Amino acid sequence: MLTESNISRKEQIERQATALFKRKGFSATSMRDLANVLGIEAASIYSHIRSKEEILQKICFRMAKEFFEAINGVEEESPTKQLEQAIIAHINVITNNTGASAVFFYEWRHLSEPSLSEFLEMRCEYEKRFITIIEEGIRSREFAATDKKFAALTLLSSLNWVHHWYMPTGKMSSLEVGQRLAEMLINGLKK
Amino acid sequence: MLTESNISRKEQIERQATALFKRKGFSATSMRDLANVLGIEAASIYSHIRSKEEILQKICFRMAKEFFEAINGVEEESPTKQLEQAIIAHINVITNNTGASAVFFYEWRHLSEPSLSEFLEMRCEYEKRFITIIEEGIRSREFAATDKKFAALTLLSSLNWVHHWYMPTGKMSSLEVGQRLAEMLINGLKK
DNA sequence: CCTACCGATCGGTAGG
DNA sequence: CCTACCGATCGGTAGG
Repeated sequence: MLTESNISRKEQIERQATALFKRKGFSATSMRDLANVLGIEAASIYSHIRSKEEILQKICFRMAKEFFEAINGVEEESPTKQLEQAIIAHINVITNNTGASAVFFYEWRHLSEPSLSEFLEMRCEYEKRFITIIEEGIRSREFAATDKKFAALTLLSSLNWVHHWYMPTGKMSSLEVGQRLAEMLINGLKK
Repeated sequence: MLTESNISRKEQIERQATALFKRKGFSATSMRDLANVLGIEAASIYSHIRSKEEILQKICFRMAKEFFEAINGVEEESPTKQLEQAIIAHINVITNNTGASAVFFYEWRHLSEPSLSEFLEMRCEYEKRFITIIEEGIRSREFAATDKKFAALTLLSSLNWVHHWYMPTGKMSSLEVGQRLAEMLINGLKK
């Protein structure tokens, strides 16, 4: 049974850091802030982690992995169905990790090299998955001819806003959010 | 003739600060960074401004004003035409202020009270303009029945990504970007 | 616009 | 996990 009391201190540090990084930003979060939330002294944190940036790295790379695993689960079907699945999968990662995905989207820039380059390469690779689906949809004439990169990044941009408001206790399930977004982006607002 | 040499030092400070806030974030930008870019000492900046946060306030509230002026220019027409105009107007503000709009979108949270509340109220008011247009479109049956707030915020989220890549020297004009986004969001990806 | 400087806070280490 | 502490840097002021 996984309860609050038996998760490791290291995991507690990462969870609380995630919440603080989302709320205040990486730079504006001090190790004293983090220690305060954990109820220990700032210096004690360093028994469990090497540096502040190490926490950021862990969060960013774990999320990258989650996004890849999600999109790798998309089955070979028509581009429209694939895109719908990819959107739902992407939203599922966000809704299951609203804090960590916020950090993933906005705080990655505080990574230093070589992590920064590695991160950006992964993100680019992930974006390509969406670009490819749209490309195939244009080729099969399911999607209107358009700039595939422009379309893919616009689409992702609208998906990535979900972490701002989604609450697991809210009235919409993760799947419903994904389905609505897929509907809106594929069919447009017009009737 | 407006050249680099005759704009006021105060304006130079705000412009360079905008660029730094966009690139590094407000918290990670120090007054020494800013002074370094300006070629003066950090202490000298305070002859022209009161505090670091004052610069942030100026940027955020100036942009809010620009967005409102833009959307106030939207003429009374069909909801579809209104939305198209509103999108183009919104994109025009972003493309004319890629730095300041990035600060407006991401750095506002470092404002302190009462500026913070005032800012959020303005932003909420602005979002309502889009919600209202969509509401009218649903009522007139031009748009599919959907959650109007969900639709409006998803739409804005995709528009607000443009500042990341737009360059005035690029191949697409601001108007073209706005038109493409309006087309994609109103008609969807599907053919 | 500069020099000189302030108290506060930063990320992090030593040693137990 | 704590106490004690490090050098560096922070936003900002005084006085010229």
